[in-house]
Amino acid sequence: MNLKQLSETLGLSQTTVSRALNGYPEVAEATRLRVQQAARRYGYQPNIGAQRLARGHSRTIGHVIPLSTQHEMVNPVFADFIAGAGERYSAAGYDMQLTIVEDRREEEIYEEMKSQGKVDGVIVHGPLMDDPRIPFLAELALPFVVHGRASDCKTPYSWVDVNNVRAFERATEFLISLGHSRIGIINGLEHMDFAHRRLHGYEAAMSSAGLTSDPAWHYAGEMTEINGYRAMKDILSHSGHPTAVVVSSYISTLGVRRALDEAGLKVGRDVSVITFDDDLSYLRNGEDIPIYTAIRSSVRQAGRLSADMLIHQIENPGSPPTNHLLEAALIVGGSTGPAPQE
Amino acid sequence: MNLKQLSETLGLSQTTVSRALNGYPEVAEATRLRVQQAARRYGYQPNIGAQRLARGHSRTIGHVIPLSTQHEMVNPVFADFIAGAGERYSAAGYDMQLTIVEDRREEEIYEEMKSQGKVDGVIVHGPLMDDPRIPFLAELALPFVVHGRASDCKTPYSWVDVNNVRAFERATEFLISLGHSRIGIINGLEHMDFAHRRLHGYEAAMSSAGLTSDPAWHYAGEMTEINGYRAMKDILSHSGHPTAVVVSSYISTLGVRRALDEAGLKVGRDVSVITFDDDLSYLRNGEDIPIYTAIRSSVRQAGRLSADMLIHQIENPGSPPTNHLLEAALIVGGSTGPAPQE
DNA sequence: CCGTACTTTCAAAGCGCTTTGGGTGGCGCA
DNA sequence: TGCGCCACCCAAAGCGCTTTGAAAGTACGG
Repeated sequence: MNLKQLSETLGLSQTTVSRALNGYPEVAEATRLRVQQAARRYGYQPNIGAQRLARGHSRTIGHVIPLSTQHEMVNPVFADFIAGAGERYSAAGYDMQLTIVEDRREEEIYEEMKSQGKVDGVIVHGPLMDDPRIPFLAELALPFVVHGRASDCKTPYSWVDVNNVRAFERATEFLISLGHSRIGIINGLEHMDFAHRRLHGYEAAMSSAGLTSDPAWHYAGEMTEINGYRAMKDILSHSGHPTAVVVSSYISTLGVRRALDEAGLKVGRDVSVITFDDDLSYLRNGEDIPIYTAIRSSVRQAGRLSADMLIHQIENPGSPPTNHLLEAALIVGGSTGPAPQE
Repeated sequence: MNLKQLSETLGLSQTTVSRALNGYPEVAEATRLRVQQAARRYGYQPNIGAQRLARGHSRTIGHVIPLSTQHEMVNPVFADFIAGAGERYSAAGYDMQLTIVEDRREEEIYEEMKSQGKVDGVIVHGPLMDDPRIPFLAELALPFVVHGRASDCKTPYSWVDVNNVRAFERATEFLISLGHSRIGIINGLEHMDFAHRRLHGYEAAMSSAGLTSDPAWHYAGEMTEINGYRAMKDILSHSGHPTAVVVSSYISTLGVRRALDEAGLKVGRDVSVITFDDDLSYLRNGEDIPIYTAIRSSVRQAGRLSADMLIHQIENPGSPPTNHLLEAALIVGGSTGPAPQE
């Protein structure tokens, strides 16, 4: 059933039917009711494609996931972010379009999206320190919200981010307060903006406590289980190794635990661990009692916020960029304890 | 730049330009070349929406992810599946649309997709034993491919699945060959089809070896880390507990390990563990030496296959349903060993 | 040189919707 | 009675593309 058929069976023009259905005022209430009932009865659904063409916007939001050819990892955090955002898209009547693309083709894809009117806006994932996508999108005038930030980027833009500096500062401070002085950090890839900020927070806490941080205790790499394992193993291999580590990802922490187990060290007694916890649905950090002491911020919540912001931006063109800084909660679990006596 | 403008600058009709660009034969080669060059120079991109409207199909494939309100978990496997499928969609010029929806509204969404022509086909995720979506979609005549199977479903349909029965049979046989006789299973939710098949494979191996399986050694639940932990802990709480377990998910296995560590039991010595390994990019099961003995089948590969099949089905309407049964590899790692002497 | 058969190009009619720019007809008011 | 003003509804244009049906141009055999 399409508009034409519906309007014919009703004995009305397409105009009137369209208006009645879309809530325009220039139609009598009685007529509107009649139209709405008929639409329901015949199961009329407007053809989205035609609507888009006529209205000039797509009611679709794009997520482009770059897949680098070197380390073709899909960020596990992604699923939950999408779940959060998708919830809001559905509620607001937007569709979500996902594009998996080699990272070097990402800009090309944005251009295509814009020129073809495929999407009304996009979410940018995993920003780098000086991410070229941001000025590019700003230039394109395609509405976007960044999940994360790009420190070196001058153009103003909208973002949703966790206060990574503060989170890692607090985590490190907490370890220091427990008496630890040799503290390591197992971080994400160093050109990623969040990793940079986290390192910064960690270093700030160390230096303001008068502690020095040995580069041998730092690790930066993709946040996989294996890398967590390797990093921890490597850190342990040096004499006078740290008695505590802060870890950028729950997944890496799983590897960290494995390395510690293997070395016969007990988490929380021999080595304290604080992990960043994105609160993933399939990797909950315990229930009432957290397994790991963690700095927690729900990535699903970030997804919801990003979606809301982007939708607002799309529906209010010309509104200035907004942003949202989420504070991570420091939750104490079983993976931290006083620094062991030498 | 749109078709009209392009055709005007070229001094040709829209018809000719359209045909030249879409590879129709009724246009002189010289003209085609000229058109193609101009299109490239001016960066002409056809408006997808208009194209869809005119052609009557959307070149979009839908994935609808049901999010049950009880346990609102996003399947972690999903990200990698999507990555595999997305790769193929991009290559074939299809878009991927994701919809997050409360599970009870799923059919409504399919109906909408069909009647509005939003998508040309869909992938069905996480089929149940007798999944109502399958007859529903068949009835709707919306092309679809199921990732997994629905045992109790009579309607023929296309699917891509792992040979779950065989995989768990082999895993169990392997444990038996190592001398284990008390073997547990930590499985997914029992109404999920894959869980049912896996249980079946496990039981087949047990009974054909003349072993009995105590229901106290069985667990069925969502495949989270916590549940793996709980299940293992529970299994260990009974006297005469198993000396080996097969686990349906790598994520649950992480919890299993934690429970074993906590109980002071060593994986591969005190308790042998075989896990199903979806070969997730962020949770690789070791590198050259696998951490866990596992039955492995790449979910990303399944994504690729499903996408290919669906695209084929869309482009060759009326072709009979096809399917693809993947055999999981049994790879031996460090988590299995001979049954401990009593 | 004409008729036939291609080849190449075009104008115009959709696809299903929104939206502009009128038309009615009824009412109040002078 | 005549005028203006609403409230309500409509026809038609347009969104940017594809595709049908026809026309113009070209080639070739008779």
